Amino acid sequence: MLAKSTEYAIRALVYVQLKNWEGKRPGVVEIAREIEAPEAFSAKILQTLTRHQLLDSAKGRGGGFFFNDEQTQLSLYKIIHVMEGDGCFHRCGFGLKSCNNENPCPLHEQYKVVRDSFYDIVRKESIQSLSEKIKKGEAVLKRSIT
Amino acid sequence: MLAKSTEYAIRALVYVQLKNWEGKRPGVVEIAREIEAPEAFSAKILQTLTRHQLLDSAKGRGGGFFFNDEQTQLSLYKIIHVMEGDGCFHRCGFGLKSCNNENPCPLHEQYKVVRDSFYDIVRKESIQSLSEKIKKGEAVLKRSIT
DNA sequence: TAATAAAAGGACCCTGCTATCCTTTTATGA
DNA sequence: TCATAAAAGGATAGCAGGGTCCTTTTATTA
Repeated sequence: MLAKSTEYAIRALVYVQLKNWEGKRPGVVEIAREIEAPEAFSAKILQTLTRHQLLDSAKGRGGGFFFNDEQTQLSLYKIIHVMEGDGCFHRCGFGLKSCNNENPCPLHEQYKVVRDSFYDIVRKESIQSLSEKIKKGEAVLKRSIT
Repeated sequence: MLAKSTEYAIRALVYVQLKNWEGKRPGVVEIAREIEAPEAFSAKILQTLTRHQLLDSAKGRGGGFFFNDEQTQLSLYKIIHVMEGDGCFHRCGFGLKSCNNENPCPLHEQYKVVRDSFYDIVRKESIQSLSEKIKKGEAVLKRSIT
């Protein structure tokens, strides 16, 4: 399971990408509202993302968040790595410090399969691929108002 | 990823099972030492497990922890459920409250596969099946002293 | 050039999980 | 029956992640 801040980060970035495709640069207030996340906390997260250059931002009137020309493919892995490190791809499911192929815990083989397939997903999928799905109407970003 | 307390719980229960098979009932101090977990915290965890009747215990001199005749097959799922609930088997990987087949988040299909295969593992594997592997020398409970 | 709008940054609070300590209860066996 | 050994239980501390608030910096535009 991902940290809450990582989930917010991914949702925020998807929203920014969708808006960018419309030629817009959303601000914190709008992003937080649309992804249903606390405003001040979203600001902190967006700050972290821009500091690590996964995202670009413009200060001042008319400013906001956007992807620049060098940020056109952002894998989920990179986001997870920046937000919470990559421990979840390495750690033993049993909690052993030195669990590996030579010295396996009793869950090692099976857990590795799960962990690795999660790793594959987040390496392949990107903010852009997820945003595409939403744009095409194949998926949603927030719960539909019923 | 499982909570630390859940990991301790599983390791503790495996140790108890291995000792039970030798006709012994280990106490908190011994268990904590062998699974490399803090003593007082282990006591709390074992208390939780016995309160939920996943494990039995005997007070007083010569007492300790053991599985009784109705506790011969304990799935990892039950332990996870008692220690931290079953949220990790239901929650959306994207953090959406109402993400489901009809209203999927952009990660839904792929994440579901990972989550479900983890669920399958913890339903199938038990304290007894893990302990068997250790008894046979196919796996280890703690890091080997090198 | 001054008013305004926006992100950046620093300081701080709160909550839940992790962990400890101390007392109480219960059983054994010398 | 009393000393001792063990689990049970209550109270509390520590800490990281989640979250808020307020000030500063930067840019726009009227």
